[in-house]
Amino acid sequence: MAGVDGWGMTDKGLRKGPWTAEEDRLLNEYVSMHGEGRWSCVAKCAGLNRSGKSCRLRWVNYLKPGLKKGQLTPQEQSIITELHSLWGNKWSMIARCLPGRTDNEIKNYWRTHFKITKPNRRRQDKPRTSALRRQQFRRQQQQQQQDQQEAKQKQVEETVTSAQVDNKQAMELLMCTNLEDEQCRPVMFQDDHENIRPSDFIDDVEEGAYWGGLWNMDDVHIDHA
DNA sequence: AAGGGAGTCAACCGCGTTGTA
DNA sequence: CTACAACGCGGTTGACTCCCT
Repeated sequence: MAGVDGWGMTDKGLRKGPWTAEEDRLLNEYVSMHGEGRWSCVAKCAGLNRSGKSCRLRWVNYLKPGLKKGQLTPQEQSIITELHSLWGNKWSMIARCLPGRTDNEIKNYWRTHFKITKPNRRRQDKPRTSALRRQQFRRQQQQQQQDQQEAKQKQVEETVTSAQVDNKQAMELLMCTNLEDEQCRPVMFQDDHENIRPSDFIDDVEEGAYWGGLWNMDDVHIDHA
């Protein structure tokens, strides 16, 4: 069964696929009035024919105020590389250290830049019926959001800048937050950390280049050892 | 100019965790 | 204590854009 835009519906009759401007508006309205959480309720109460899961994802990755759009800055890239070497694929944890960036964004960035791309499984004669509509919609949305984002950008940048400038403080915060919980401890602080090297996480990046872009760890004071 | 491949990003899926009745 | 629902996370997929031939 195909939806209005060529995408399908779930077996429960819920919409799937790209969000429309109207859906975004409804979700935005509802969340700004009632707050985040209770996503299945949001889906019903806001008049969205979507799963709660889909609503949450859309909000977190796209509609949430303060999200940064566009390319990751070199500083952000360094932080991602560094934290990934510590925590592995803990995208949500890494995202928490980068205000305005989402786990999905970071995950995509990592896969794009550091993981071996799979053999091309694309271009398999798939129909492209909804392509143009989807593209137009995306552009329209980006334009709308760009206006909003610009207004918020300054405020967010101030936060980001202060977080990045003081790497030491940020690192200490991270360590304090996680060291007490064994499962949250970065791999380098776990008992078997000596067996883990950056190359275990990064397949096709030269180690020199890898370390070259990182934070200066000498600046980071860690009290544990 | 057209076609194809690679890169990028939004969204879905499956599963584990947590909260609640 | 158990069952179920909701939530959150990581992995994967599908589609669009860009660039090269």
